[in-house]
Amino acid sequence: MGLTKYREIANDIRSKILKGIYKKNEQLPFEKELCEKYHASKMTVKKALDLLVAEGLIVKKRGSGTFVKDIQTQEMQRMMLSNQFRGFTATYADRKVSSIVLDFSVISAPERVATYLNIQKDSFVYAIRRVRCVDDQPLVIESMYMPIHVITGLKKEHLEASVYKYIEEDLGLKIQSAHRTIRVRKSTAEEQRHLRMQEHDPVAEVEQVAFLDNGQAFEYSLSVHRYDAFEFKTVILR
Amino acid sequence: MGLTKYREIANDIRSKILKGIYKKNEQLPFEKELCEKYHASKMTVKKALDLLVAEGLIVKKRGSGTFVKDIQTQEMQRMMLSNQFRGFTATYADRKVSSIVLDFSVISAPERVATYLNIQKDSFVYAIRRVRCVDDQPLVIESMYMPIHVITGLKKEHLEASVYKYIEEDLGLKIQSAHRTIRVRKSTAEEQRHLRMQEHDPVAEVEQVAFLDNGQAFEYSLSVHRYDAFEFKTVILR
DNA sequence: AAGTGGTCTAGACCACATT
DNA sequence: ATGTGGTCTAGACCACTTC
Repeated sequence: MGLTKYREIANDIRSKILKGIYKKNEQLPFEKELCEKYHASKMTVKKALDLLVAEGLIVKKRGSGTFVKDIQTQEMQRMMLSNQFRGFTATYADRKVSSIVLDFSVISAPERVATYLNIQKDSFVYAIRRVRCVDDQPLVIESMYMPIHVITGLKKEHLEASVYKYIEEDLGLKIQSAHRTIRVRKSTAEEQRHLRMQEHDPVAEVEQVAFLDNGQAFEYSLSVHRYDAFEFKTVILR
Repeated sequence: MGLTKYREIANDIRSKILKGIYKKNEQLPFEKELCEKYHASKMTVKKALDLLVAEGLIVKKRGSGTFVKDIQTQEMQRMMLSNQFRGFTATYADRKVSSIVLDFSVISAPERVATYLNIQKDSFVYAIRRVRCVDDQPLVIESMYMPIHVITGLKKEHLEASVYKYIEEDLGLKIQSAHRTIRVRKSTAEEQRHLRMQEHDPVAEVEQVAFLDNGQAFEYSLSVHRYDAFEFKTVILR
């Protein structure tokens, strides 16, 4: 496999935790033992364990050892997901995901979009507006802008499936990170219609700027979530 | 100073970015040059730069170099804050922070609290309920539970200031991480009263379990935020 | 005192982009 | 072809807990 050694080690230990081979509150083998087991140096093993710390799965106690955190397995699974960059389709991989495309056009970048994407104000961008559904329930209205000179050749069929899949698999680009801001507000009448909500239902608004591994911002999006289907989990360090 | 070398290097480079000595979109010195400048090895410099990547300040391009991300300075400052663990008092360090203590008692841990804190169901915990204000505006209602055998000697005076300050400075404990879940919902009449909100105003609800560096969960809390004063920013990798 | 994880080094080799 | 950042090693020393 093409994975790095420390990722392979992390994956192996993670699956052992999730399978219950390493049980909650139980001590993991010492770093030294893991070094021998995986034929790796201390730095490499430490890097693997640090990934799991960032995911919230384990805790390290200097002078004492490394322990599996005592939270329910289900919690763990969700925790890991939210620290990683995942599109809507990947997040609901085990459910039926569909999209209603409200708008798909090419426009001059509005000021806010141009600013965040770091492109000229009159550059062209794809403007995409979709209602995203899980098991035919509308959960999110997503407005997305991508520069046409970065994400080339986008077609309507990609919108009905997964845009990220097209970017990574067809275009061969690598997504590196995203800056995300979460806000809360009241819903508009139009949102209530699209998401089948009541008049005074609130929404969660997620603003996102996503970057490729070459530093280029390739997406500015604003997603409006039904409040009762929205939950964001994260691990904060230090 | 007691900081590690890689943190010192990260701090130095971060301040140079924030001061504009390294400008946006500009290339940083190569890792090799930074090694010489700071008399450090490659791994140490890399670790420092990786901190800044996680903060969303810079981007590394393999085979090419390291560059300052092109976002406004103000954005940068906020970004850094939300990836770190900060209490309410520290978050609004430049404003007038006050608290109205609604409840301060010792109770048997309710089931949900005991579960998340990983203690016996009938253990005693402090139950704290505070309205937290900035510049005399009520922004958050915080319900907080802490095991009395972990956070010892808590007094009402600490609640009116900063509990985290007491934990870290007076008790000498080290906070390691927190698991945070953000949800959105409608407000109750009581919340509307405390936070001076209108009838149909929504709220952001933040559930948090915080851990010491020895892995002990020391806090379970549920914070209800005025929707118009709530914003959560984060950087998601990969 | 012994043993843990944390940091740091100097150097090796690899993957990737272009000066 | 050269030079970038990414990974990995083997070993050193330090900080902390108690195996």
